[in-house]
Amino acid sequence: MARIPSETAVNDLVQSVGLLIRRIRAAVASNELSLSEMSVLARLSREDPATTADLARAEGVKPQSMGTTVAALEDGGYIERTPHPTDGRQMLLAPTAKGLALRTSSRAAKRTWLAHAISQLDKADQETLFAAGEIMRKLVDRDPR
Amino acid sequence: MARIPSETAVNDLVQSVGLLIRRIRAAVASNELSLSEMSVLARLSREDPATTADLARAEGVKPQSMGTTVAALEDGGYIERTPHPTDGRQMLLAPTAKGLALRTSSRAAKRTWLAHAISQLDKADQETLFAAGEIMRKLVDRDPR
DNA sequence: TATTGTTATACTCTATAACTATA
DNA sequence: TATAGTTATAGAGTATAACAATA
Repeated sequence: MARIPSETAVNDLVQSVGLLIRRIRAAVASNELSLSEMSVLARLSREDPATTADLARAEGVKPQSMGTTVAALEDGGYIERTPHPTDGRQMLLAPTAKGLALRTSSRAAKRTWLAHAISQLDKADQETLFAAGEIMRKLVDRDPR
Repeated sequence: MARIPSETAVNDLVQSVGLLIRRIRAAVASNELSLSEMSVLARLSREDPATTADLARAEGVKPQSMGTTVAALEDGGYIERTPHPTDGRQMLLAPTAKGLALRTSSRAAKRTWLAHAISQLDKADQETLFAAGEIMRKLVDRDPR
């Protein structure tokens, strides 16, 4: 426990967070995929095939919202769906060759604006930033809607 | 300078930032105004009357985008516009009594979900969080679009 | 020419509600 | 009943483009 933060401190923090996420979106938008889509494609590329519901839980959005993202990725040919072997309700999602190619293209990784910008920070700032990421998660988890 | 962060560290950070801003939006949505609108109203309440262009610069959005936010606030009767005394192009924006009432209602301030959640963190986490806010700003400012 | 502001249009992201199919 | 997924609809937030008025 500490104290209640000043209103301007909170406002500044919210603005910083908003600016950063907009800046990230703008940077990603120069690629073929949007930020949400890239995030899901990245997850499917490094983890096992997953269902829409799995992805929604992992990304912290509603299943219907994830349905939209997943549909866009499938329309673009970046992921494909196969029926679950035993559960007829589920569809397993996995990256296609096209999806993997976009991901593994070293250019895509190196061009990530945020990774590059962070690499220019000194070590202390990097550590503060990533530590704050976990604190943000604590805030959200502690008091979910 | 430090090193290039791992991709998963960056992805986790982006997700944390996204989760937090969504959580904040959801919390604010229970009030009469949206997050963008509250932010602008707060600024006009603590600073001098400003133009749409001023506000756009201060909040880091395009003037057209700010025009939308400002129009919503004016439609709701939270702010009002008066012509600039010497510059015929400009309209000065200031809160109305209704806008100030919403702002100064202590309930509005105390009910801010984020301020409350932050108050429950220990002092070290609070400091890390606010320090990270400034680092995020550095990231955005260092390499603007 | 530059700036302020407006209007039109569109995209991203996400949500809620209502529904079907399967477990 | 609970879960997975789909479809429809809506709202917040922001952007780009094109324009008129004023500086």
